[in-house]
Amino acid sequence: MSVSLACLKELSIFEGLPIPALRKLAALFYTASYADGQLILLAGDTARPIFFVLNGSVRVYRIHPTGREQTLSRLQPGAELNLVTAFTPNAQAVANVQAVGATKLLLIAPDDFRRVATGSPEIALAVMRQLSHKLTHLVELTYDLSLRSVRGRLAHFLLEQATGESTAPLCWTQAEIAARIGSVRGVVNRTLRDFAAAGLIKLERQNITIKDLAALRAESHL
Amino acid sequence: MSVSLACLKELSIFEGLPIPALRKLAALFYTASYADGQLILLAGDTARPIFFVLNGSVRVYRIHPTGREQTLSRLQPGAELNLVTAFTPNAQAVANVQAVGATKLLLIAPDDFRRVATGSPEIALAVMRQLSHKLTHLVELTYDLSLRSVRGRLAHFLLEQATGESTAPLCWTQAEIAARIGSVRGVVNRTLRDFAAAGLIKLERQNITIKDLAALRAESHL
DNA sequence: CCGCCCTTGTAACTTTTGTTACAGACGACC
DNA sequence: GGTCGTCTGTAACAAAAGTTACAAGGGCGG
Repeated sequence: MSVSLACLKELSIFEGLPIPALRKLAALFYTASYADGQLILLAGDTARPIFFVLNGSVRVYRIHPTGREQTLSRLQPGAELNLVTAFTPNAQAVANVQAVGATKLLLIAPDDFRRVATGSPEIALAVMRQLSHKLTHLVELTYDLSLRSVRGRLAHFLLEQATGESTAPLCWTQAEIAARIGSVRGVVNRTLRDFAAAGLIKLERQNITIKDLAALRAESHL
Repeated sequence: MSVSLACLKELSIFEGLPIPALRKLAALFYTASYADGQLILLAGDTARPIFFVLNGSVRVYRIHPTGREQTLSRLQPGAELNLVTAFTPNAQAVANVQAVGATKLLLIAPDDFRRVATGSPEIALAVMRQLSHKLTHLVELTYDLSLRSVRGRLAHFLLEQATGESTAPLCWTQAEIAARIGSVRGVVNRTLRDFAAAGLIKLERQNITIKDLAALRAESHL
């Protein structure tokens, strides 16, 4: 049931750990593979493992009875998820998680992970860093949802994508964007065409280019 | 500059710690008092301390250029705030914090706190628990803001207050409720009167009583 | 007791957001 | 090359949320 050392080295959370420590860790992990779109975790689940993304990626989201969804984050290799269950007595998963593309994960039992995390100051610190990071990310999301208009959020989203980095220049469908910014497809489309009509962006199938950065930035504050 | 042992014992995060450990800790803390409404922390601040609420309470919120605010949480004695700055390199505070009533806080330098947290597995665990707890709270808030209507959020808020516990039965102004649920005073008032007209609640000055729990619960899902 | 300020009640109106429904476009697969 | 499914463009419409402005109500200090 154990896992190769090489896998663990992929995970930023364990980086800098001495080999013997890693070896002990490896015995606690196992792996699982998921197909595109497959459900990994359901909000409310109890006693599920902690996951680490090895390759592929996952989408973390909440869903409303009416079917509308809000994407909380998109996690890339190295990221962990369901961390909170390690630190909350009889914890429930807080969100749904779904594979995006073929995805391989490392799993570890919550109790084991808690022991690992408290057993080493380095790992403990890394965990606290991760949690803090997610916390600030969620506070930003809250700000977006509560204090920015849909228009503002969309502008902000476009800027993030552009400046962010080189990860696949916008391979989002409009429905995905909508779930990300907390709106619906129709509105995203309408607003995108607004932006295009005003010359802020150029709108092509599967590809958006920013034409007027300053104006977009202004929009993003509303 | 040190602080009495009694103070530290108030903080749940340190509970169960042996006296000598507490004594060492006490040397790192200092205190500060704030008047009602006084600003404690501003989003974007760097190199500010970690705070613990000794008595009184504080409001954590974000604010938009237009003046509209979103309350993220209300913290009672025992809670800590600005924890993320201890674990993020040159971190900025993620939100504003304001005293609600006369309030006394314990402060500690981020570096000191990081050492404390990594120096003891018990404290590390407590910190991870706190961070996890805030995380789940924020995920819930996100769900509210993104997937529930204002009406639904208000209903949900009323239920939380009622079932929650005995903390001062609803001493919120409508403006405060609005900031909490991510709306504005006018809408909160309108919706409250809707609920009252439909017999779901009884609406008195500074006091709301729930008349029809089931119906409110139904509303809270929309 | 008066006046002031904070809170609440109320209504008309505007803007934003969401809904529905359908047509065209593109790509993948047989 | 035809067919299907997914993604996008489009418009009319409906509902939700926000805005403005003003009139009461109540509490508190002078």
